[in-house]
Amino acid sequence: MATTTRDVAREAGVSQSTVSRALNGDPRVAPETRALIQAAAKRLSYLPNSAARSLITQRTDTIGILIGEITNPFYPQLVDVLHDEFTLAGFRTVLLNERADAGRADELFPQLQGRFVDGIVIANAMLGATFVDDFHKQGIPVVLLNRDVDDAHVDRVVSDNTGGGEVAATTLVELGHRRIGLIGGPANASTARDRALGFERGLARAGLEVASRRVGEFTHQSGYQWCLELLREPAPPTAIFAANDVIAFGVLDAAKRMGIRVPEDLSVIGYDDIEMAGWELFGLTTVRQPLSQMAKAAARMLIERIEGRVVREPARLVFPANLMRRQTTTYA
Amino acid sequence: MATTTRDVAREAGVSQSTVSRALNGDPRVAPETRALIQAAAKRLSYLPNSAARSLITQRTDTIGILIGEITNPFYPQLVDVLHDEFTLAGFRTVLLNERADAGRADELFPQLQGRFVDGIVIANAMLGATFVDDFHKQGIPVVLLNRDVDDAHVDRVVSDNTGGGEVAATTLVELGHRRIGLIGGPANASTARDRALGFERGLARAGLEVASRRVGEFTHQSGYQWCLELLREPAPPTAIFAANDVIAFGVLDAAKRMGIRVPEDLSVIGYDDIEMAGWELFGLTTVRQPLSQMAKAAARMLIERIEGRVVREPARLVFPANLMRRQTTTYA
DNA sequence: CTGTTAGCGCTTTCAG
DNA sequence: CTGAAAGCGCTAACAG
Repeated sequence: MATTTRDVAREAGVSQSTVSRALNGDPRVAPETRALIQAAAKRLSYLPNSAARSLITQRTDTIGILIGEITNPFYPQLVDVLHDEFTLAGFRTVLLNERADAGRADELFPQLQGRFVDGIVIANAMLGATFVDDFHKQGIPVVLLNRDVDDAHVDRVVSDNTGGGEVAATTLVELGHRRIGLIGGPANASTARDRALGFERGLARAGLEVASRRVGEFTHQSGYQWCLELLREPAPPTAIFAANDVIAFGVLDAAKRMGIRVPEDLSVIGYDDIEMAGWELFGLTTVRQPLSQMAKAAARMLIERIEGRVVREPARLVFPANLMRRQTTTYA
Repeated sequence: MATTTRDVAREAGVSQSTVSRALNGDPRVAPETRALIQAAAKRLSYLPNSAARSLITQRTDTIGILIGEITNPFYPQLVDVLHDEFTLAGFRTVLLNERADAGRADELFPQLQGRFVDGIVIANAMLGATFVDDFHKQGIPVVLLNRDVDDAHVDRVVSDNTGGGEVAATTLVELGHRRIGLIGGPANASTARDRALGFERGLARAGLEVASRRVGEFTHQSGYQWCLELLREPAPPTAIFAANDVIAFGVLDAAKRMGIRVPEDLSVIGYDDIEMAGWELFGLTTVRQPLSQMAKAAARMLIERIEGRVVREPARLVFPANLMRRQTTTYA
């Protein structure tokens, strides 16, 4: 069914290796021979077998991207940039949509192992996940994006999550809020941990503590359900900091459901500044991470590693996080 | 760097082929030998090279999924289901995020060609795209999901787009609307074409025509900009049908921007019923496609083809589209 | 400039 | 039950 270089060679009346050379743009091939071969290849609609090629070249020209839930709009935005950057550099992109908990390594491994990819971007590593180093040991370059893992000797790109959390706290305090709630992300996500940490530190500087706190997934549903709970407390918070924008959307929805006005009765701050945060209906005040820049930086670090242009210690790139003020925050 | 079956063989004191058999669960291998080999493999942290394996087995255990813009939440929802279904069947999943216009075949091909994948789900084919049949000719099974292409001899899964468009029209007419606008999708998307067609037919049955129409991408921005235009007309529509939910979100945003109340001053109907449509802040009335069922059906059809269990004529599966009534529609 | 030759790492006969 | 040997389709020396 599939045609090979042999078939093309026979058709063009040359040797198999000449076909390979001609099709790969080897300058030594005579122009007429090349034309002959290209014509033959076209006639037989030849296409190179990628397995055979990578077997010998030891490269797959493929990058793996590990994300948590593709359904969370945060990831598609990241993937979009990564994809463009890798395509530009001649790599194709494989998306793996898995929850990368510590224990899942065995299930995850076979997917990417066996040199199926030349490098991996991990955007969903959980604290304590050991598989990151495993890749590294296999000699497969890895970069962590938007996540940190203790003791992994790989490149990583993050934003200043503690700083971002602090800014959120300071902002709310300055607006006069005193009863402030926190809806955090999964305990084993470094981002969730650091944002909460910074937030607490910011409140502490004003002599405050988190009035009510809940922890859940980075989902709309989590934000929705926990917010309903907070708002039903005897002394509900006048402001809520959500660990990411999608949680914040859930918070806004819960408030609307309860007939509580934002920002008049409740101020809300999210984190990430995904595109939707700027939509008119949300107008979400949020802590902005420079997503595109971060993704680009991650892609470039990985490509450098793959091409072996650099031999350096693992780096940790930290991008600043700034408050993006919109319509969901106001004076207490 | 990478260990091979040879290394394991040497370590275990057996032949290379026995290692292969043992690791692939060949029942003929003696239990003790197998244990020996497994231990050796573990010690050397051996992992099978996927290129070498597919070269000989002629399979990659990989499925390609072709989508338009991953940033459009419609796709992630589809991908999520597809991914689960394929994983269950033992396939890994490669996501290709490309605009699949007719002319782009050459750029797109090398990505998936060369038997890099065992089968392909195409969820973004544009009318007139010839590459669909090209895959088919290469002997690579293909299924079209949510898209139709004329004269392609492949399986396809769609919803009743004309029927859905008609339902939207009938609903608005019955609510008493007479000046009704349409914000459509790209002209070369079969879904956009069919939904508009059905919508017109529905209006025609009530002796009406589309009062104002605009056409654009399946994006928030398109909905936003065109809606601003429609609302600034001398006699703006009292209802708008958007070709998909994301466009409809743009419409809602534009209305809010203009201080126009939904549904009191403007009724809005979308299409797809993606998860966000049900969020409190949107409460979007929309035409529901059974996305999960459609994705599952597509996955199963493709798997059947790949495993060669069926040899049948290309089928066209049509799922019903129903109105999901929420808060963005009311009487004129 | 082109043909011959040797593998890449694996699965799969074919012997024994 | 295990080893030897062939070969998947390609690239990359090595000759000429």
